[in-house]
Amino acid sequence: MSAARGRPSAEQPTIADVARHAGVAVSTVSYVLSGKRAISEVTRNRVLASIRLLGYHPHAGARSLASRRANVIALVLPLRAGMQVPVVMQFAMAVVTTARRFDHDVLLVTSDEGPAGLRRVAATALVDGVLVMDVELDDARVPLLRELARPSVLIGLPADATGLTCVDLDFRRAGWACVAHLAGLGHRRVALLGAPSAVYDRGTGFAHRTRAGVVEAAAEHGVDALTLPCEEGAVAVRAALTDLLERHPDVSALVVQNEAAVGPVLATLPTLGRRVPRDVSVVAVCPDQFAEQASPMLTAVPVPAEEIGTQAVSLLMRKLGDEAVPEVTLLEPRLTVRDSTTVPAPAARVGR
Amino acid sequence: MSAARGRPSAEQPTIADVARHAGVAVSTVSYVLSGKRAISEVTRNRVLASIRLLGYHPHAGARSLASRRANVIALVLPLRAGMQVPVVMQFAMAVVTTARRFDHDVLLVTSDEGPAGLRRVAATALVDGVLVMDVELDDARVPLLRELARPSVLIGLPADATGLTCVDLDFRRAGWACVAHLAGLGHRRVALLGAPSAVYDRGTGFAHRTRAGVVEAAAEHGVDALTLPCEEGAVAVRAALTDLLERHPDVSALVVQNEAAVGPVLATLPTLGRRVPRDVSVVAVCPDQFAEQASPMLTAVPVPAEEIGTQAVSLLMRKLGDEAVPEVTLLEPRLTVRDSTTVPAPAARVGR
DNA sequence: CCCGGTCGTCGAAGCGCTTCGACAATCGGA
DNA sequence: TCCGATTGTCGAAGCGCTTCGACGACCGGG
Repeated sequence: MSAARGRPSAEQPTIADVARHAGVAVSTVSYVLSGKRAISEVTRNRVLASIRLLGYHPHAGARSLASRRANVIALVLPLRAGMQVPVVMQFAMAVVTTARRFDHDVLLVTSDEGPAGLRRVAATALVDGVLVMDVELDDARVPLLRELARPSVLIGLPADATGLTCVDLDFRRAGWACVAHLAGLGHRRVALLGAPSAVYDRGTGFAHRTRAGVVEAAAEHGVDALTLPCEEGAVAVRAALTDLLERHPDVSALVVQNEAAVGPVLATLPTLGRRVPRDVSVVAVCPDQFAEQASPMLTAVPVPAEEIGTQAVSLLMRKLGDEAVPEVTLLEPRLTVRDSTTVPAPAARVGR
Repeated sequence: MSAARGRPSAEQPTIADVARHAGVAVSTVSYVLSGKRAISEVTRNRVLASIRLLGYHPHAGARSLASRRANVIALVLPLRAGMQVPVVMQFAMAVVTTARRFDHDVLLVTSDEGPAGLRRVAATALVDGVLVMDVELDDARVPLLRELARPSVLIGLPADATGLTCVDLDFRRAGWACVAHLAGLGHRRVALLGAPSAVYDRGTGFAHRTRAGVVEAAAEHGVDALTLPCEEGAVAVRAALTDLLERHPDVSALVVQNEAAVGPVLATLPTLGRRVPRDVSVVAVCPDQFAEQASPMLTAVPVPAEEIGTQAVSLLMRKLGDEAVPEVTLLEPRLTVRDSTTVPAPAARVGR
């Protein structure tokens, strides 16, 4: 038997080693660790001392086998490089950090494994629950998530959210808020420079919802709103912008949703003879960090990646604890006014 | 006992269920799955059929307990948002994809857990091996990695690599190549717009090595090289650049290492009366994607994040298989010439 | 025709942990 | 003073898998 074959160590110590060293039963050590039964102060301390002394760490596999809990969650990320990278990163960061606070680890799964990846990690009990980012309106994984034995939380909003748990920024109101703000400054004609058209085609919720919000607010405020997709890359942005302003020279305000486009937009406008904010006001939907590093600093509705991540993990933990949670959690957008929209619209200044 | 308590399923089927269904021993099923012993064609097929029919997936925890292999590797990422985000992302992507090819999953660990995080995942046998990114010259985790029971691979080069396994781009030669290229175009005074100074202070290898390569090549080619750190954000870049060109108007070429600075640099130069590449040539050390989306398209030495990731995983897998691997693997930089350095240096054109 | 080897399969012994039921000891209330 | 709770601890039964040794069946060579 194992106690007989040579030195007890060089190998990692097991719970049995700890029990022996502390002069208690294995189960007692387990209860000290889990706190699931009362243990006297003195015993607890003796056990803890042994644990520290031996450098004991419970074996994750054994634990997961016996307790049917792996203490790991899966995070499914869209790792097609390029799209909204910083937001994804911030989000992942928040997820890992929050998960650790709940004593869980995070398994990274890429979107391109598709439903199969989900099934695999769930069915092998590698993870206790799943966080899925970058959910599309009509996502192939959604039906799977519904029938999966393990709880899940989605970042983003599929077309039908019944039976699911979703968290996201309220992009509709974000779009709405941008236009409302611009309308308040007297702009009568605004344009939404949206996500790349592939993103709309893919049926990505946030892009559609933002656009809807923009259109809605425009109607409500009697503003004219153009919406157009916007590809990535300085050249593409410049082209789109030049074309837009030639066709519609009276556009006096832009809502930029594509964070990759923010820099190029600000770089291009002056070369087209429009200064920001004097001639054209700009509002962005992008991380605060971007907005603050831009020049001029941008009025923006930040995507609260961190808060979304934290919320998502918290919700998942509650589901793991069999609590009921709301199906949809939409975070309120907050518009922060900065230098790019500090003056009224040109038209509003005409009379002066 | 478990077979007696109600239906055999609703729960995930176990290997015992498969064995029963196929009319073989549990061990036979195991051997079919692992291929570690010969199994007759007919038996194998019968077992595989049962597996498919029952929807069996082996329990990861049980497997890891019995086999002492979790089939998971840890990926330690610097998730302090901001720094080189796209590269990190690309890298993570490649790691996950490659790991999957070796039938492994990836556990995401953040740098800010420090050595404790490493110790935890290694000691609990959550992972079989560790990939550490963003290694600093004098990294606190390095000694730990040396004594850890599990194999590891570092992305980046610490001051002392003995006893470790490291993969990285050869940044020294990358810096060297940039300057050599510029020298070849006749530039006599170049400047390296490096990483933020915090990165140098932290002792991050790649920044120091690039700088060293730049200095070296400059000396070798009789070129004057200024090197200065460069903070993030359009404003900071503009300030640094303006200052630089005022102080040293004869600088005719820039090497930009900070990928976040690439956009702002290109946006700023024209406003300072310097056109690219006519007045100032620009070479970047940044992902190809960035270089191609810039305007003008940038001559660049790409950071081959994908290749590094793939290599790192492959090396780790070989170590897991007890193969010996080289301590240091430096990838050869490849400089791609694009529009930002197509003409000779202004000085070299003087005579015309 | 016999014997040493393969081949294919089985049974059983763990792997290291959690958790349940049992039980002695102690406590407080009537 | 006695009894039912409560508290603290223990032993043992798994959790689902891998792996080792055993063993019958079958093979080919001398």
